[in-house]
Amino acid sequence: MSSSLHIYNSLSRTKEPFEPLNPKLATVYVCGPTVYGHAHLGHAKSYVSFDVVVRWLRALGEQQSYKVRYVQNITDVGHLTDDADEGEDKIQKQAQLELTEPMEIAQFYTRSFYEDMDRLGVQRPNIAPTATGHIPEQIDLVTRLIESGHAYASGGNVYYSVDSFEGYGKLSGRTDQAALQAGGRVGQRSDKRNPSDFALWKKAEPGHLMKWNSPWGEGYPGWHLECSAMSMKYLGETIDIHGGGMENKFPHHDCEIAQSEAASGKPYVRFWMHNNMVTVDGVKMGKSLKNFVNLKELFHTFDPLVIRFFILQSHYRSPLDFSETAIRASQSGFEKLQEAWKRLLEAPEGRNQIDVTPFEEKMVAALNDDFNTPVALSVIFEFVKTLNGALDRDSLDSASKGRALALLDTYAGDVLGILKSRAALLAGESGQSAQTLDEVMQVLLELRKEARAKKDFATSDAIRDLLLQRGIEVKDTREGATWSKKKP
RNA sequence: GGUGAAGUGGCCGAGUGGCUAGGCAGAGGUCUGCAAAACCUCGUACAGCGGUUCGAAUCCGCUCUUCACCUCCA
Repeated sequence: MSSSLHIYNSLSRTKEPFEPLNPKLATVYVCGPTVYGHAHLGHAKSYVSFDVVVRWLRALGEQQSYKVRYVQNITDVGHLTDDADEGEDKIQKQAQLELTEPMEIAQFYTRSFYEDMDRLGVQRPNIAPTATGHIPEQIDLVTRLIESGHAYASGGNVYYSVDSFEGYGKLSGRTDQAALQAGGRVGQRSDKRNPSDFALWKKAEPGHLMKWNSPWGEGYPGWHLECSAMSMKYLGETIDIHGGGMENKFPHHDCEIAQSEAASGKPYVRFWMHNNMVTVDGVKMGKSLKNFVNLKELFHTFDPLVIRFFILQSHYRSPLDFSETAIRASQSGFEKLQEAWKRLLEAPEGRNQIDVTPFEEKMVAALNDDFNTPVALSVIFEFVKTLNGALDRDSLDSASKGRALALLDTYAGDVLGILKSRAALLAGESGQSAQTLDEVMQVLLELRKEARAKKDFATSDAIRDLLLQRGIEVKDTREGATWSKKKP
């Protein structure tokens, strides 16, 4: 396994050693959501995966003295419901359904998105630019492309001329435009020179709500444009990592490459990362299929961190199949980890020693190997087994306990983000009420202890059973009784 | 039709030329007033057919099957 970070680059289709172009700053751009609906499990997989990427880069950056700047856009310009040329503006359509302004829709679902991501423990990007906030930058980019002969205006629209850019389609492998068109799905439009040309600027049809003035008349930007404009603005003309969903390889990312490289004359992205899709009971989850798993609904049944854990149990480049049984299994595993963490936090001083080094080495190797979170998790569980074994015998001496705490805190906590806080472990509530509840519970456990000392098991079992009915589980351990809230 | 990915034990899911993935579920055991937890032991899995090799689930070829993208989608 590699001792330094290697990332699978979708462009070269190999794992390559990673170091930032600028030794002081690693630049990461990830395609953000189009905000016209609540986030679903696919968003969760994507943003949790890239969250771990960024967290691990930050950890490495601390050692190697570079900063990470993470940009994730919010697409709040509608774009279109069917293809790049026809159909309705998605946000406008939703606005009409909800009898409101397009911008109100965008703002509402932006907030909803961050609420869900926060609950999943996804750290906010450093910069979250919106497409509507960067219209001048996008117009400027279009202008540059026209001036350099890569784009042409036609009837109020501006199109990118695919023929003007050698290697168009190199990311997705779709370089043969004639073959593509023979496939018959590329829309034909009279004002395009080549059917594969794509829109940089769209003329606003009558009744279109989101529109801006431009040198080509009233209109709105094409749907690939914002990522190029905003990533170049905030991260420079060549960025280290660009991430997104696999379904965006073509056409979105190929178009981004064509636009950006034609404008700057420099490589646009050094490492392309693409995460794989979520299926539900073996079937693709998609907007058109209406089978997507809404996160807010899922959170009613499962702890958001269980979802996160479930996602990280598979590799980001593998498809993830969601099913009730699969996530239940993850929930049990997740709880086992939290139990061990809680037990370690509360462990009294003992005599056993534990060496965390081999675990840490394996963990680093796994994360360095293209962010292999499933292997990292397996190392955590190996460690948990070792830890529990030591705790079963005679706890840990204080140095070992410190190292064990640091290991879990760093890798399961800071990097993977799947460790509950102490307060959350106790009650899943705010710190103050958790503390109060804990104090009350200590009284009950003391009474129960007295009953057990008198061999009054009827009373002790009654206390335990009655608490369990209220979702509180009591366990007797060699160090005394502990309690925790149980999911229904 | 074109471009890719993949088929692993009951389920999920890593790995990859010889050395334990891991989680869940299941069986037996230790501990315990009981329960729970934890720990120990138990599965001899890699779609099929050929080939390369001392040795292949891992490399090559063929076959079958599944999935994604080519249309908005993370």
